[in-house]
Order: sequence, then C-alpha cells, then structure tokens
Amino acid sequence: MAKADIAETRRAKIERKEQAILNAAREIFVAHGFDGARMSEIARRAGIGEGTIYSYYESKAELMLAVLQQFWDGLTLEAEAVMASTSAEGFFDRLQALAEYHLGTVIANADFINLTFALRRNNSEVTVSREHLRQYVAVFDRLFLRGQDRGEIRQGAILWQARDVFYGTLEYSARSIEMTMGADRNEREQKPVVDQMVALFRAHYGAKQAAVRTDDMVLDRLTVKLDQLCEKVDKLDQRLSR
Amino acid sequence: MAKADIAETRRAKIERKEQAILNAAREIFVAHGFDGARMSEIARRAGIGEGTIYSYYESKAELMLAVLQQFWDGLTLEAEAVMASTSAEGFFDRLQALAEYHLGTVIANADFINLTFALRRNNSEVTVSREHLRQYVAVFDRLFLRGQDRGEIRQGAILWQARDVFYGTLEYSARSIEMTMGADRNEREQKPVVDQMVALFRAHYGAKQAAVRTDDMVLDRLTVKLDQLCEKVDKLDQRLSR
DNA sequence: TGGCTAATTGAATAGCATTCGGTATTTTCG
DNA sequence: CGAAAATACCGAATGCTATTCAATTAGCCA
Repeated sequence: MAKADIAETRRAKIERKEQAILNAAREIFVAHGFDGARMSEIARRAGIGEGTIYSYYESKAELMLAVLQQFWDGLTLEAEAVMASTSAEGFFDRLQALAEYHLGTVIANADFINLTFALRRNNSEVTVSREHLRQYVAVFDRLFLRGQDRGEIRQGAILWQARDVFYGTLEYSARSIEMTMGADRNEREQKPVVDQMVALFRAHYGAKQAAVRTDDMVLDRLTVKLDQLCEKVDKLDQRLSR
Repeated sequence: MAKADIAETRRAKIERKEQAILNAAREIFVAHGFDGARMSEIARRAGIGEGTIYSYYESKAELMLAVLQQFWDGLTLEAEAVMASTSAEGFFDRLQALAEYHLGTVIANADFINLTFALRRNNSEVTVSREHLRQYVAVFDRLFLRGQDRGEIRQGAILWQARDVFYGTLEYSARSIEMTMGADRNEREQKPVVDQMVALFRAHYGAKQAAVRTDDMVLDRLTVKLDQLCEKVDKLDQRLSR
C-alpha cells in the first residue's frame, strides 16, 4: 500500500512539474511567439532550472509541440461543450453555434493556429499529430452526420468536402478579419461571416427544405395582407348593412 | 549621357546582385526551411561575402520577406496568365481553371504559404505586405465581378464572402490532401475538391433563379396586386361614406 | 594618377538553445 | 535506521548562428 501511495505521489509530483513547465511555456509562447520565447524565462517562470526542461522535453520545438497539443485538446473540449450546451436541436442552429465558437477561437489564437502548421516546415520532424487535429474536427463530423441522419442534410453530401468548406472558410475569414482590423477585436465583423456560412450550408448541403421554408414565409406575409383586406371588407360590409 | 549610362549600369549591377541574393535565398529556404537555412550558405551560393547580404537586407527575416513577396508576385502573374489563356468565356469554367491552378500551387508550395502567415508571429515587425496578397486575390475578385456583370452571379452575392469561401476552402483542402497523402503527390485527389468548389458556387452564388427567387417574385407581384385591391376597397369605402 | 565615396569582406561579437559534470533528493535494501 | 544506488536537478560551459564593424577593395571623377 505504502509502495503504491509513494509511486502515486511521485508520478503526481512529476506530472505537476510537467504541467508547470507546460503552463509557463504556454504563457511565454503566447506573449513572445516561438522565436521570441527564451527557454531561460520559461524555466524561471516554471520555478526550475534551465537544464531541467530538457529532462521533460527534447527541445524547444518539442515543448512547443506539447503546448500546441494541449491547446488543441482544450479546443476540442470547448467545442464539445458548446455543442452540448446548445439548446437548439436543429442542425443549422448548432452549425451556427459551432461556427461562432470556431471563428472566435481562431481569431483569438491565430498565432497558435498558424504555428501548428508552420512548425512542420521549420523543424522537419516536429508536427502536431494528426490525431489531435482529427479529434477537433470530429466535433463537426458528428454534427454533420447527425444532420444527415435527421434528414436535414441531403444524402449525397460528402462529409470531408463540407468539412473543408466549413473550417477552411472560417480560418481564411479569421485571417482576413485580423489583417484588416489588426488588434482591434470588433465582434461586429464576425456575424456576417457566420451567417453566410450557415446560409451556404442551407443552400448547398441542406435537404430541399429551403423551398418549403420560403413557402411558409410567403404564406405568412400573404396571410397578413389578406387579413387586412378582410377587415376592410368587413368594415364595408357593416357600413352597407346599416 | 555617359553619366546616365554609368548610373544605369551601376544600378543594373546592384539589381543583378540583389536578384542573385534573392535567388540563392529562395533555393536555400526551399531546401531547408527558414530556420534550417544558413546565411553563410546563401552568401556562398550568391557568390558574395556573408556581410554583404546585410547591406541589401536588414535581417534574415527581411530577406525571407523579400523572397515571399517575389513568390506571391509570381503567383499573381501566373494566375493572370491562366485566366488569360482560358478559352472558355463563362464564369464557372474560368472559376474551375483558377481553382485548379490555385489548389495545385498551394499544394506544391505549402511551406511558403504557411510561412507567409507564420512570419508575422515569429518576428513581430516582419509581414508580407497586404498589398501583395491583395494583388493575388484580385484575380479572383475581377473574375467574380465580371461574372456578376454578365448576370452569371446573383446580384446580392457579396464579393469578400465568396472570396473567403474560395481561397479558404482550397487552402484547407490542400492541407488535408497534403496531410493524408504526405509527399505522395497524387493529382487524383485534387479533382473532386475543384469540382465541388464549382458546384458550390453554382448553387449558392449562381443566378439560378431557383425556387427562392421565384417565390420572392411571386410574393412581390401578389403583394402589389393586394395593395391595389386594398386601394380599390378604400375608394369604395370613401364613396360609401359620402 | 590620386583622392574620395560607397561597397564589400570575413573575423569578431553576442545571443541563445542545448549539454554535461557535479550536486541534491529520493528510493532501495541490509 | 543508514548507507548505497538511482534519479532528478541545476546552471555554468559549449557550440552554433545571425549580425556587426573595422579594415580593405572597387568605382568614380577631376
């Protein structure tokens, strides 16, 4: 028992220290970027010696990699939470929620997202594992397949194509927003991007419900007009019947 | 006259040397990536001393920047050439040609494209100028506006949104293709991406006066009729009240 | 030609990731 | 418990590179 306890404690201790390094690294990387970050500063903030980092991570690049993977795992959890907490059941409402979340996240963390894909080039062997990225986009995948099961998405629609459109457009839009506005985080710009994304999915991937909906709208508007007309005629009728 | 000639010669010489540095830098950066590239090797390949580079470019990052800008300018010219050489006049055929070109380019030069956006983060002051990127996407913009003028694109379509969808989706797809296939450059994978892009534009931006439009027109006409009817009833009402 | 300026050079500098010999801490076991 | 063994930790020393700069060379003009 003592043995197990001690082993547990030791592992816990090591993991605590590892997490301390990771947290310090994330803060410094966020503040200064990859090249701007000093290993010495990370060590200082983690409360350990400079050399100690290297008994946890092979190199600066691999430390960044660990930070990035934790970052993406966090995103996955958050995205899943967003899906879970969305009260709306319909596919398009949920898609909108996911798009809003993703766009906001990508804008707020543009540097990390860029580094995720740039790291591979700078350091040939270090890449965020495909599995971590797949986990993240799986949130979309599940939503899409469910929408297909519920008949809200046409059967012929191909998942990976829709995924490319969804994440690709949002990431590119995020870059555009960021480039044109700089650090000025104005949320007004994000809404039209999300709206158009949803509209596009309705038009191109939606089952042919769009027409029905429009019919409903037509019906509603006409009904209002007709009611007005009926009132007028009724008035006239009353007048005549006197 | 001699003065001008000499001045010309001197400038030409300097520009030749500048181009030599740029070419050497591009080769080395392509071969080893940004961090892997050695300034000494670039100098050697350009046939000049190490220090000389710094009288042409402030720093390694700024040298890379110049390489990237030349790279994007080259892309712009190529894209324009593709548009000019496409025999088809219709918007969607041209869109397909542009999509094929862009996707192929992005896959072939993924490293440079990533670096374009990653540089900013690594080195806070160095960024590929917006103007260079804008020049490139302007090829799409012109195509789109022309399509709108010709009535192939619906009037309500918003340029920047369509642009985000186009370039965003293609870049994301390129990354997906590259990640799943690695170095194996298989062109088979590219076709469905391009095809779906064109189909999507047809469905969402095309002036296909589909159900929605017709419905709107029907609604408008009926509304007018009803308004006319209302007026008639009003007139009748007035006549009776006399 | 000789003097002036600008361009060029590569050895010296400086900054930083990474290593490594030595020290502290924990674990094992008689 | 106590000491040996194993492990974790440290930070000064190392090595590698971008960058600088004092010295040298080339270009130009009178």
